[in-house]
Amino acid sequence: MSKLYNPESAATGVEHVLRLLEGRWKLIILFHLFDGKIQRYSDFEKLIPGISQKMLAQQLRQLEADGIVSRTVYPQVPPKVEYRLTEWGQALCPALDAMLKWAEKREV
Amino acid sequence: MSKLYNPESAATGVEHVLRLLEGRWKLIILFHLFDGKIQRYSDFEKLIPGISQKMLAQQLRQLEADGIVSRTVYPQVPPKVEYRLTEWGQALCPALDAMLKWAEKREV
DNA sequence: CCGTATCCCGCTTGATACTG
DNA sequence: CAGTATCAAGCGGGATACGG
Repeated sequence: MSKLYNPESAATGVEHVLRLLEGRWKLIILFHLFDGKIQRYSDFEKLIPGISQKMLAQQLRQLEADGIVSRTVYPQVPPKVEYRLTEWGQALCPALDAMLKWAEKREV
Repeated sequence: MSKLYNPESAATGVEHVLRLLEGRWKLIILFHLFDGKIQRYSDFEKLIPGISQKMLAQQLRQLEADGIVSRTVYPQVPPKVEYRLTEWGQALCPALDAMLKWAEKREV
């Protein structure tokens, strides 16, 4: 028995998950973690000009709470915190890559 | 000479394009146009419970203005309007598909 | 270095009513 | 059928200052 593709239920099911990516900066943040890259808080501040500390912290917290990004704290002075994609977050890379390719087509 | 992948410039370049997809309902709408599907205004109202007429019209107008969705009006009574993806919009399908697959992994 | 705590504004969203 | 008009509200987001 083949599994039929039901766009309606798929869209309503995917709806909840898509909301995890909503937010002014989340996809931008994820692009900087693309491909297994690891970033520190201060790295993001340099990589994403225009983002406020509040928004950076908030979006990172939400991504962490949603299981997309993991946060590693090194108990030392000065503090050091690293962010990377979780396993599930890594699974987003094909989508990120596809969006990147799509974006490039705009220029043409 | 190989073309080096520069994540920083890529992210800042892609940033503008990503904003075209922002909005509470846009991705949901696009999922219902996935794969060349054609929908009428009233179809969306049925397919997306909870969306208001205002938001539906607004998001469709923005997607149209951004060249992602095309709108075809049939001059007849009662009116008939069809929405479909533009050529560039179709190029989003791999990304939509990748997001769909990503969303499904959540269940597991 | 890595954040929190406030304050505040405005845009996005929503509800409702109306129209060609 | 396929929208617009209008009004109101809430929260996302920005600026600034402060803390472990």
